[in-house]
Amino acid sequence: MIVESRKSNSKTRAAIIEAAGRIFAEEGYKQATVRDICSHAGANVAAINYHFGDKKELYLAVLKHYQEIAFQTYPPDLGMKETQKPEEKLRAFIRSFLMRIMDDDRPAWFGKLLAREFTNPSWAFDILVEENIRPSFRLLTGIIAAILDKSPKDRRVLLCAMSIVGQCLYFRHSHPVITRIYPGEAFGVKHIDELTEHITLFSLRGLMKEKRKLSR
Amino acid sequence: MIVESRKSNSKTRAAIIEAAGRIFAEEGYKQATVRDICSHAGANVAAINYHFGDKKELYLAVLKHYQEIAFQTYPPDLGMKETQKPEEKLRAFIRSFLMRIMDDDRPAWFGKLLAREFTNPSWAFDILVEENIRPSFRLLTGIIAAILDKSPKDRRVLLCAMSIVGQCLYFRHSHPVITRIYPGEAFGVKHIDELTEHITLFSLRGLMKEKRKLSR
Amino acid sequence: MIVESRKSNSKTRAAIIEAAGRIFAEEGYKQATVRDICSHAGANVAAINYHFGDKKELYLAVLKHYQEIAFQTYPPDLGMKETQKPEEKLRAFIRSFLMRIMDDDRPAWFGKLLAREFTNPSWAFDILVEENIRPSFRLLTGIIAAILDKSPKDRRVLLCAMSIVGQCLYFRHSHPVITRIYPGEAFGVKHIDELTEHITLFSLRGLMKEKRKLSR
Amino acid sequence: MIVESRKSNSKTRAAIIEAAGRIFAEEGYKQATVRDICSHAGANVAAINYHFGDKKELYLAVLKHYQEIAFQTYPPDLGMKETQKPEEKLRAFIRSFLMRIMDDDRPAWFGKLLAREFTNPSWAFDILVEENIRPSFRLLTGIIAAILDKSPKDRRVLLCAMSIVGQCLYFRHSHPVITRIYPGEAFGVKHIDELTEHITLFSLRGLMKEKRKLSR
DNA sequence: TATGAATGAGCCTTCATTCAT
DNA sequence: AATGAATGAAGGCTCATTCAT
Repeated sequence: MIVESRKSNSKTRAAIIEAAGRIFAEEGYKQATVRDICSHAGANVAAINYHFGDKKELYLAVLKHYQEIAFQTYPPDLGMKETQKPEEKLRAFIRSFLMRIMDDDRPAWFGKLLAREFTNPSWAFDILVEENIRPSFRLLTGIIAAILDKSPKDRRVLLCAMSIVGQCLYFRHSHPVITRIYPGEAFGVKHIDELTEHITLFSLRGLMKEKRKLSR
Repeated sequence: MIVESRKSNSKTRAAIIEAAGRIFAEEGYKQATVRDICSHAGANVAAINYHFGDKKELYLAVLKHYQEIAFQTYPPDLGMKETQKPEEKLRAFIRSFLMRIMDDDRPAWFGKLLAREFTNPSWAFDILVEENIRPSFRLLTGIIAAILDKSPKDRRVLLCAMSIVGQCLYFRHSHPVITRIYPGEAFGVKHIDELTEHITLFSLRGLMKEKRKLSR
Repeated sequence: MIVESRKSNSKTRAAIIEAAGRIFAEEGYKQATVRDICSHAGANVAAINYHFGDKKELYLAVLKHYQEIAFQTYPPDLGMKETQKPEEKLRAFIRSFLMRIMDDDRPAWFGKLLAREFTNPSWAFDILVEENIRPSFRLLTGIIAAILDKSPKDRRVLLCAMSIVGQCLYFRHSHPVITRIYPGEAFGVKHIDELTEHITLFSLRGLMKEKRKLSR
Repeated sequence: MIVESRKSNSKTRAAIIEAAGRIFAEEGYKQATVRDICSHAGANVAAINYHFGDKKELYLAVLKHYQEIAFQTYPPDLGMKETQKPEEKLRAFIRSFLMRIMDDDRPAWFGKLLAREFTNPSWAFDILVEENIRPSFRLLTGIIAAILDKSPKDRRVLLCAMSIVGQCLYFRHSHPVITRIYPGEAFGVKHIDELTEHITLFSLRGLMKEKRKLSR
């Protein structure tokens, strides 16, 4: 039963990828059911077997599909130029990262999915690490190392990188908390500019030379 | 069937709460199975129905149980004194928060559980918000407001509070990522001192007065 | 989920073993469906999971159950005495073997099942070989070796043993053929005496010393 | 949909017949899947529907196809001459029968299939009986009747015929048993001479006149 | 003549729950 | 206070078949 990456131009196949993306992102791999996916896609359950082999392969296909789209739309180095100062590069990185993980109206459920895997990894996490997270992380630590004037392998560089990623991810996940504590307010795509500025400034200050005396 | 909050001092009941805490924390509400919980607790499946009514009620019982314990062990204002400067209060808050969410062993699975609900809320999230998150958040925004010399309702205060919480949570969740990108390294309970220092300094700098010119 | 050889005295469990025996014997392992088995046993599908774990374990349980019964009822050396001449032992062996594989009214579907595995082995065949077939075969080759005055490992002993087993099995399997070619006639339990005599005589003659000139 | 016995000279059709023969023989009718057959034949699943109507018709087609081939290659009376003594005819019959059921390679999967249907008949068994088994059986009983000097309808003739067929079939099916009890040894096509001699001698002795006193 | 796509029925298994004791 | 037994619903997967091209 050879299924492989049968990229047939079938409407059903496309509908399944679309529905699967949304549902996997919302429910997680295990929680999502193929029945649900198919019914949302207006397809028969067996269609998944036909087009993808099984649920696992479907998830992989979804991952690959949206990974491509997301990276084409928002490459990690979006808006960066070699000649820029590292501070500007950091701002560009943060904006691009936020866009990648917050964009969820378009066919880019990938953000949700990525964010979910970050804190709740499934068996597919390794793939994401290799093809998505690691390169992104390397880019970030490079920028930070330049700002701090240290080696990218320095422990403080790692800590700061995580502080930055943590902020971005949390604004993505914050929705349930915010809506409960500050009803009405919430952070979404339309706040990306504001969030970029906030995280960038907050972090640039956080990245100041250690010796510098704190004054306020 | 009279079930209610029958706080009978039954060994089985206690064993179930114990096992349920661990397993809910590790697997999440839906993923965890009552069979698994009972077998780890050395109890019969029907015991859950007998003692708690159903899975939902069990989860609630677990939440309540560990919430109490966790707050007694690590109150949000652990180590804070009224007379302290806000900077010191922030350090205390961060340390206490980290301890609450990173403490793995102990009867304090609550941290894992809390962290999980933060980024992946279940139907029980509202309860946690009311009884746990909201007070904690209020404490934090108070401290930040003092540092920034602004109203606790100011938008920048909210943004900064989230930046801080986001960092803490991410160090808690980072395990899967770190072990893949920097094999061998990882952040756990024994790094709480280091992480507290890092997050506190990073954030205090981030909280500097806006006008202040960035220099490095 | 510890199931093991939970020999609980449940009516449902017994009914399932009973039904499973009959249906496995008739349809074979794969062909038989747990739904069918359960419905014949008046039980819910999930009962199989509860009592046996899964279909595989159920089959194993059935095998073990009937193996015991069949061997207690018709031990391979049924009616044999040490003092008997090998010819008489052979007759006893053949009768016992026929009884074991032809008896199918009683709760001894094991015959059908055994015969099926003989010509159409499933994954469980190895178990049957070890616990059932090998000892039986050894007994037979011993008797033949005595008659032929050869080593039990002699090739002719093996060939003759298979000639005898083949005859017995075929009378067991012949039903579909016989009823079609000689409608009305067929071989069943009530012909065991006749078949024993026929096979015994036919084989004893077949076992005559090689040199002996054939005359008719 | 006009399907019938459309003996179109299509490569696909031939490939399917070829693959189907092999797979039906190995797995049995129900166990074999049309998908497997088609993939081995390098054809689309729908091809079976197109060329044969459905799985059932395909099986029938396979049966007919190989029945012809097998009978042309190994007719039941292969090597028999009218003038031969019945003993010689028996030897010829046995050899031909063994060849028919043991020939593995070649486009002669029919043997396996036939042997399988013998002990595990499917709905198609009646067809085989009429066109294959009955004539063969009649030939055999004729020979035996001549040897025993009885009517072909005599009960002893029937019993002896079955004893002979049973031996042949069992050597065909013995593989799983033999390889487990005498690892390394097994009976295959290359042992046909040996088996023919053994079965013929064993049976000729078995067929000796009843009155004859057994001596060894 | 051939095939990619799609489907409904059915299979084994898992799960939370309930019942009787 | 506890448990062995039982159950209905649902989940992932496979299969023969059919449809449209």
